[in-house]
Amino acid sequence: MKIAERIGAEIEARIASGEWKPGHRIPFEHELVTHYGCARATVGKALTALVRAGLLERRRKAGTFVAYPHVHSAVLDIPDIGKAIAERTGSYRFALLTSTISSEDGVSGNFVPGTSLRHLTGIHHGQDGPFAHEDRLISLTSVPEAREADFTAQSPSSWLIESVPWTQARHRISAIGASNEVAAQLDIARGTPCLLVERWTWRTGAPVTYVCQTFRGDRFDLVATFTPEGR
Amino acid sequence: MKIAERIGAEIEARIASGEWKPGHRIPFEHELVTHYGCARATVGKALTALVRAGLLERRRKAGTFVAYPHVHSAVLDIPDIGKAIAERTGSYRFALLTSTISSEDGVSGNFVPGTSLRHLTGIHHGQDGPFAHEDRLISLTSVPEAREADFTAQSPSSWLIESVPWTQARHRISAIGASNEVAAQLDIARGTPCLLVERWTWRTGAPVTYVCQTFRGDRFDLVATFTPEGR
DNA sequence: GATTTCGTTATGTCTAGACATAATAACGCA
DNA sequence: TGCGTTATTATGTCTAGACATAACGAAATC
Repeated sequence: MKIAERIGAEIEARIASGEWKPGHRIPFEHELVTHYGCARATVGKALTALVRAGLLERRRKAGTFVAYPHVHSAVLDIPDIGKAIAERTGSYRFALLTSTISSEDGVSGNFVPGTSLRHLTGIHHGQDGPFAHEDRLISLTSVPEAREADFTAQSPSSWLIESVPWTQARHRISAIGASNEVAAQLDIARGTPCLLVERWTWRTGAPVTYVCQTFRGDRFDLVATFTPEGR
Repeated sequence: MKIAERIGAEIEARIASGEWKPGHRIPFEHELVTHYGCARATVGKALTALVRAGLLERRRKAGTFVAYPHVHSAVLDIPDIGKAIAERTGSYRFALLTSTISSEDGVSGNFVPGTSLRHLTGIHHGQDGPFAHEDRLISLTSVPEAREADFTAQSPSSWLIESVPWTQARHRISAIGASNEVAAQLDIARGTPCLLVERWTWRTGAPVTYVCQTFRGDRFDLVATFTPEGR
């Protein structure tokens, strides 16, 4: 992109500077076409990008308007923990605690009752010792290869990232006090504030995995950055 | 969109079903043009959307390939708290605790030292009592209107959302134990696990506001949903 | 006066083809 | 054989114009 990018950037600048306030009608497409001496499709491309980024709103017959600031929406990167830690501190290790094959008991409700599951627990170790506990369920219906996979060699997280494409995910982030079991593993006192990240992952509607990660509150936080221009 | 959407959906389905695995070269654009009997620009539009969504990767001369699953990235909605709570429980109130005009002391480092700031603290009340504490700084250099604004009538969050366009934001999410001051205001014991959301907001590079919200861990969590097809 | 109809207008989507660009493969020369 | 040049190929971006669609307003009708 070049012309389209320039048009978008100039419109964005006017909005950011406050010259065009929310609700303001920006020039019609045909006016921009005359101004920039390009084809309407090019103007349209620039405008479409800004609409997707939430900066503009288009109404037929009426024109294109500066959108009212919308509710916060940020892109949250939930990285491959191991990779992120390894890159930053140079030291990372995943220690598998337990590995069993069970079936959905219908109580937790993360999967269809009766589904055969690989159940894994383990600890993420950084430079300064353990910093996160992980409790994971993998659906053997959706991912039969997980039955035989060796998770002592590779952490479940990175194995899944490499092996299984997923189409939908949902996260819940909350704060809890460390349970007895987790506290013992993370070498902290029971009740110490921890960040709890739960993640459900689906592939074409079928549940793939559910993971519940407990991070030491004093050693981990998530950073979300809002980047304009639709990523 | 209609034809482009259909093309995109069909490609996406093949990837999701596993028929086209990561690394697979999908048909060339001109082949898709023949297949669908449309213009190349239409095929290109569909592919561009899937590239942005992270499902495809295009390489010149080589073709278009199914992308390897990438690191987790989710869209996190950080809503207008008041609005969200009011919609769900029907009861919401913001109580202003303190309101002062100060200047950046250069210690916290959120703004340029010497910047004149409106400093606000307050409590978000839901149906079951207080659930969040808020500590906010607003740059009077960037937002001079904030000097006179009445935050007893409208919470700072919603006032800012309505009044000030922003172009960049950064969030940090972590878990902490409630401090003495916050614990007293939220009616919980000191050290109770809380979710801490910090947000820095800029407009064209200039800092607009910094806010630090402490949520009762047992009454609040954040949900992030990954939606394919780039929003 | 209220309602329906119809024309105008601005956006939404698409076509068909042009030229640019980057990466690879094939070629020719030392 | 090794290396630089050229040709090919698929994507990247753009043009110019066509037709569809939605929304508004004015005119015609009940």
